[in-house]
Amino acid sequence: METVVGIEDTEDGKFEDSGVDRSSSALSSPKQISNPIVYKLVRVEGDGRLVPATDDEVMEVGDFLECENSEMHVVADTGQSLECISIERSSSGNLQLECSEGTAEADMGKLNAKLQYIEQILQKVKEEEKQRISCGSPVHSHLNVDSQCSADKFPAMDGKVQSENQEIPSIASSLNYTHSSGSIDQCSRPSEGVIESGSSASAVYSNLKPDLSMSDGEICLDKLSIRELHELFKVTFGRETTVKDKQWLKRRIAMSLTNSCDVSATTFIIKDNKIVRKFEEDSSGNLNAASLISLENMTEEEDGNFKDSSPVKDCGSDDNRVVSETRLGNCSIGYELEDENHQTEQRAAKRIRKPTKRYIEELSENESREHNPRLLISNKSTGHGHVSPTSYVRPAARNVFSEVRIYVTRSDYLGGSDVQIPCVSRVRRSRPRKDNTSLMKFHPTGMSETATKLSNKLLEHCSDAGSEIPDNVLKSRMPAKFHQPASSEPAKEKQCPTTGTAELRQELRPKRADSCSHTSDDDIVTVPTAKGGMRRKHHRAWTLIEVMKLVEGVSRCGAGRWSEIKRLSFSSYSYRTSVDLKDKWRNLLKASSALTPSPADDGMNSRKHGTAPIPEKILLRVRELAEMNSQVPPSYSSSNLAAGAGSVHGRDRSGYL
DNA sequence: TTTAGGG
DNA sequence: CCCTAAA
Repeated sequence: METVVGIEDTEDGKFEDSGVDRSSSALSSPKQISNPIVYKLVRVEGDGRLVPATDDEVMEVGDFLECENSEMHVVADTGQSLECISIERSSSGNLQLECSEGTAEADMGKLNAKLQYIEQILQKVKEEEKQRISCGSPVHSHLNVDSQCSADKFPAMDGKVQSENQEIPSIASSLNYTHSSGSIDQCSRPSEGVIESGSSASAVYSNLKPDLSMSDGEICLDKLSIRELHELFKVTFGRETTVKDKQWLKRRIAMSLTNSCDVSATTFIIKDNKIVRKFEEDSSGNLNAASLISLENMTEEEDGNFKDSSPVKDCGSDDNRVVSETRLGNCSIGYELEDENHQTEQRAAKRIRKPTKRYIEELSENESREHNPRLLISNKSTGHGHVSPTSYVRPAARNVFSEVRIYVTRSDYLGGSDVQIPCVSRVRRSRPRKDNTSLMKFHPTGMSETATKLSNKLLEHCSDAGSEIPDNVLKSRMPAKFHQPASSEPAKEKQCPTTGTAELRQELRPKRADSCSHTSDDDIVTVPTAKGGMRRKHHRAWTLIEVMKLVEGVSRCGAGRWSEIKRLSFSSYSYRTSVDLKDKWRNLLKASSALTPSPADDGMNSRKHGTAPIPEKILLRVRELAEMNSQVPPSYSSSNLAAGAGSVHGRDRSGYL
């Protein structure tokens, strides 16, 4: 029962959050975890209040939801969220996310309906849980449940995620986020809750989605040959076994997996250690998880992926999988693992991983720009753990990026330890970019939570911003620049909310496919200053997108109105100050004037320098704008500019749009 | 605080 | 990019 309570809280908290989010419509609501509502159907009022639902309402909701599901399917999120929810109540958080993000503007009605629905499910689950708990469920059932959960969720999720990523970046990101959070939640959840929920979930779930295959997990184990089981055993326990009893092996492995999962949930580390033994410590929790998973499933694909790209992973599916696996463990936990030893050992072993700059960068990068279709590129996963004091942190917000997945974080209540370990796998697309070292520091404090909550969009944008932030902070100059863009909520990175999304999406950063090779640090250079301090100079190459935006901004606002342009077109880029815009423009002018003569050369100029080539079109446009500006006196430029811009605009557009 | 310019 | 003067 105790556990139950805990669960409730969590869920409730989430719920509440969701309610709040909706009402406020703010993606980035800080954490408002607060009073738990009890498991009961509740209605969410427009203002976000929760009101006890009547039976009638419930019924209605049910119908409503079903309908919605069908609709949502396409969207994908719903399905997932629902699943999650059904499986675990914790998933409510997911729902919330979806609602706010995916359905962004969905009617309150829908949202409410969803919530209600969720609540319903929760209630059921809860009841079941209680029953189950009282009765005590066989181990074996645990397994089943686990497997179910993972199996059910993931496959679907993966597919969805991927497809979405490709097609709808923003949504995809949100989905990922959602998924991750969901999975995480599950993982972290207390075993009992999970178990129960699992069973209940299956029931509910079945209604929602027909396809539940039972006990995947079990099947998996069953399918394995003794030899495989041995292998698994070895991996799991770090020692060989000669036992030939398949049943025993399965059981044993199942249990261990559970443990590891738990551990993972609580602390990735443990798991890592186990696995790590082999790998030494991989930087990626994912990997570990992956390895486990792969072993478990013995799926070739997965294995291949993991191994191949240890650092780099393809997003979605793998991640999901991993998560699922992890989750499994958690689910099954109820068992006390045979060994406390393990735990202890694990604990001892647990260490905190520091996020890599790269990791951070990736996060940031993914977020905004990268909705690109290229899912695969590479993704890295890294885990770091921090202890988060109170809350379970939602998934690390940062991690979520379209392609990236977060595994992570969340504290477990199980042991009473609340260590959260975020593991993230991220796909890195393009630029390596700057240092985010400092980021980590931020994370724990404010970011993580806020970030989590932030909508995908936010995340995306933020990530950039976030990456930037650290630098700024370090520099100490950050204040001004940094704040500009965004609004600000508690967390620093909220800039993105408004404008960013659309714009960001547009950008795909065609340019820099550069690699990670020198990545992170290169950007920053310390320069001695007269003042006595060393100043960090950091260089952020302009992407084509940015340039285009700049040009567009100039055409729209006129050259010289940098702050305006900054606001309009670069709100999502925390770096890029108005001064930067100005400087860039100056450079563009120079380039354009130089370029003039031979079209043949086109935009090669910059290339020489190694910078991204600027398409001639853009330069031409720049020139036009420049001309216009010169022709039109600044004095009444505003009106004129507009006109001029328009004309130019047309031309330009034809050119590169 | 924002622009414009120089470095 | 950074820094600073000027507005």
